[in-house]
Amino acid sequence: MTPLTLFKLLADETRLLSVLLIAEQQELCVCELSCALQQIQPKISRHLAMLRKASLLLDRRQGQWVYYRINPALPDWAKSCIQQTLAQNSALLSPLQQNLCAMGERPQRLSACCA
Amino acid sequence: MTPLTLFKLLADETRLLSVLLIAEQQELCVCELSCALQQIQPKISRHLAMLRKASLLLDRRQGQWVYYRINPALPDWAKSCIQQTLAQNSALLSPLQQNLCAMGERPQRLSACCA
DNA sequence: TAAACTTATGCGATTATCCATATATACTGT
DNA sequence: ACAGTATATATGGATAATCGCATAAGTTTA
Repeated sequence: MTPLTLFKLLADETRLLSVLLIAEQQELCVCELSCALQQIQPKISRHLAMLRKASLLLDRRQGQWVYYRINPALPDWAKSCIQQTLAQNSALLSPLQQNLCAMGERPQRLSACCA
Repeated sequence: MTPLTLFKLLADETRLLSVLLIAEQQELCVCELSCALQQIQPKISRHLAMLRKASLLLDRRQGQWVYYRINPALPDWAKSCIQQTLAQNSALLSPLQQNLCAMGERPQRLSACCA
């Protein structure tokens, strides 16, 4: 993961918001992200695939759902960029969190509700 | 400065290397960057203009030269992204630093030589 | 003011990126 | 096996980003 690679990945609004929301929620599936960001599923899926292929995200299938999470093996500077951006731009995520809360029938594995 | 704006700015190799090298050297002029990155002057100038218009860089004219530096008023998360990336990717800059050292006739204001 | 130097910008062409639609693949329950 | 749901991908077209070149603009020195 080079700096240029990371910044190119974060230079798209869909990918950036997905990464930040996943970083904050630990793990999200495609349909949750689709609802939170109010974007159609193929668009979300394609961007997640880019993030996965670059090893920024890891995925895990559980039943019908595929959950994405931040790759804990990311270099420290990359994790730091994501965390610092998240910590000091929480206002960006609040509408997405509200969409998540308003989503009926979220897959059950989720115990923690949105903040 | 939104996160998306910052990451779009850093998502180009010329801009990224310029920002990192300026962050490390405090201040550099166009011709120094042009030499360090081995890119023609209009290309460097155009990218610096983008960074300046977004308030990521500040410029200062001294004689014929225009010196660019990181805007100290950047939000903390943005400064942190740049600093962390710089601190843990020094190998990216070494060839550029060598080019800088090999550059004859650098404008005089520079006291510190390249590391 | 003329020449040399540094920096900035206008322009057309190329390239990269992103999108929506349609469709394929994978899993679950009946 | 079939229907329903979730996810992934292929395709072609639209948009945006970047480039090199030419040239303009600003500064210094003669």
